[in-house]
Amino acid sequence: MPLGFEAAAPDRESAVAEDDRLQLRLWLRLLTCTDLIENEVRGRLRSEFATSLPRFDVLAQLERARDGMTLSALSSRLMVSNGNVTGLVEGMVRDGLVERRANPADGRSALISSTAVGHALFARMAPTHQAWIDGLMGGMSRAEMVLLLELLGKLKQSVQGGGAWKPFLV
Amino acid sequence: MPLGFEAAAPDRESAVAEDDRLQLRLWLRLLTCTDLIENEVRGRLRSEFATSLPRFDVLAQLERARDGMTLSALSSRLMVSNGNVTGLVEGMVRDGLVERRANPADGRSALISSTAVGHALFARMAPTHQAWIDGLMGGMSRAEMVLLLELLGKLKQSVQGGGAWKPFLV
DNA sequence: TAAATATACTTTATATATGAAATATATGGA
DNA sequence: TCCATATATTTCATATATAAAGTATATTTA
Repeated sequence: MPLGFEAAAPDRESAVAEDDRLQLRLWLRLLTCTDLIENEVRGRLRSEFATSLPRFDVLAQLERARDGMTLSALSSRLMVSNGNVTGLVEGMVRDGLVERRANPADGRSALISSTAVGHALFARMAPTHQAWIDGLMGGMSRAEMVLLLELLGKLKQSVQGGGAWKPFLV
Repeated sequence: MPLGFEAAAPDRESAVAEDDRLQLRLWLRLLTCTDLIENEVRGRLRSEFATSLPRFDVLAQLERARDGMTLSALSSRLMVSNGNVTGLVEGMVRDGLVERRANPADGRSALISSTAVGHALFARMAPTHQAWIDGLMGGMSRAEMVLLLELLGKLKQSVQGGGAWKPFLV
């Protein structure tokens, strides 16, 4: 995908007819929104900070855990596989953004934390990143955002199994 | 990530304090919902149909364009890069799911369409996939889903540049 | 305590993704 | 017509992702 984006390009939703199931349309629109924002942020992180979205995500997580975080905790929070985090952190260690040390409490695990360089990079990126998100959501009112946040909370609960019923046929 | 999921594992949102910006919380929650559903669907496609989410997406798009689709159209609809679609389609051609033929109207492009095998696979997957989505959203009322769909529509418009204002500082 | 199991992580093989450069064909003026 | 530019796609190098199997340390339990 070129960095410049096709403003109103047809997306996955276009393939779903009006009479199709509400749930499916909802899922596709959710996916579209996420992809749009993700692609936008990814491109800007690259062009303005020469870094990637996964790396930004790792730094963001580590920011709130100054005493370090295990790889498992990272993989669980980022919702990606263990192997992925291994490689991601490996590259970031190589580039001096994070460091790993032994976990005194558990010989199996390592603790990952940001280096000074990593902290500094995140400190530069965070406000800009936030401004990007603010901008992308600039067309919504505060009330709409609050409501959307709430409804997504319900969806999250539903997906995580708190949902009222499980379908008979899975 | 193991196929079995950690029911209430802390996610990216956990790292955002109460007092943080609404927009950021909204974005992280949106991302969480998408990741949860995506990971769930990906795992089930693999275990029940021995295929992947990107391949399912390609077949779904081609389903509505029986006379074929260019690679550009595919990449635009799936919101991924051109190079990605080249490789994806290449593998699907190799496995007999889709076929490519010359575009009589334009010598630069090729037209991709599902083979009989591809159609048959999609026909088997589609209703099950829909049931999965229905199930994952089982905790939401119809009214909530309608409202959520609407609000996501506003978000989509906002992100696509229809938003009321662009931030001063980008 | 010894054996069974669980947890943390890495490794391997492979698929999926990107951005940038290259190739080839179309299209629109001068 | 010729040239500049646009479009469609591939290729390349590399990053990111998965699942599954392997290794090592902890924990449970018999």
